[in-house]
Amino acid sequence: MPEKISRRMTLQRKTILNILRQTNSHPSADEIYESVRKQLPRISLGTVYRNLEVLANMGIIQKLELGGTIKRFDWDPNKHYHIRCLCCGQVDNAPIAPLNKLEDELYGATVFSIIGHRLEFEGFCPNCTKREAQKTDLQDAN
Amino acid sequence: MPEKISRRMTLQRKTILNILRQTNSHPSADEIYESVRKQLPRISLGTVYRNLEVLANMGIIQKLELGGTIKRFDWDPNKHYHIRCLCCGQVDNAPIAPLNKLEDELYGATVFSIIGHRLEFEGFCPNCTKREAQKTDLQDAN
DNA sequence: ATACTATTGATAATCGTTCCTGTTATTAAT
DNA sequence: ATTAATAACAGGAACGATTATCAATAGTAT
Repeated sequence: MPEKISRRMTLQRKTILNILRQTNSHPSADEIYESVRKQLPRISLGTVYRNLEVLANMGIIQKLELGGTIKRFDWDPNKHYHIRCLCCGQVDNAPIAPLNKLEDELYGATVFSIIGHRLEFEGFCPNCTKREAQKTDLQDAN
Repeated sequence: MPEKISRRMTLQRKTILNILRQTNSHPSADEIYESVRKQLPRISLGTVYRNLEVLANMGIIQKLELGGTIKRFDWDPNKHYHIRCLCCGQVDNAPIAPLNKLEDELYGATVFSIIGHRLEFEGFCPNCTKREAQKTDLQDAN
């Protein structure tokens, strides 16, 4: 039986949620902390981490575990994929529908019981693409 | 111009590679360290990290950045997917061919230049599946 | 009012990994 | 052979992201 845990919508929790919902940039906990601090200067980093965790467990937001070392957060709790810039780490949504049939290919072929999958595209954001191109130009010039 | 960096196949490097090639369990740097230590008791953890990085850059092995916090290593440098146990973290190969056409769906639909993708399946290994089932049994009994 | 529980801010601790430093081993040049 | 230059080493400190601890506070329910 899924035990009911009461969750209070505290000012901190509300503020974090609002800030996250105002951005499409898939921020890290630290970036969110910096934003929230402008409204609640006394909030602590631990509170931000704790509440992002709580909100994610409530299914209101989504915690992203993409490549790289840091975790990012998404106001949109619905399943969708992302693109990550290999150069600067920026994350964007990937305009592609969820592949719901992927797991079927594995049934019977593995001893694992498959729950789902994580798919992430890697590439370069416009800025870094430009910068890479310039680097190549310089090299060509030599 | 891709500058040539000379790489010596030191005893440490060779031993790490051999150990990795003897396992199919996609070990972490720390697990490799513990194994290598049995043959080279004085090797340092930093050396293991350094050489795994070097071997990966040489294209001899593969560094895996899966979900979860730690990096794992694969003796097989060829592109393939993995399944990770959400319970114990164990990693296995996913018996499914690489999806080479996936990126095509994104051309024109995103401002990113796409390089590739990472796909990982999530589920439970046989052991953890069993354990989960027992837990459920206990709950049902109440 | 009182007791109880959830949450907070502050800070310490943890984890995986990378970086530094002085030393040693290997290769290249004299 | 000696010497110089480079690569790699062991050991340990430092790092960044995250989690845990804990006393104090605030909200809820008797």
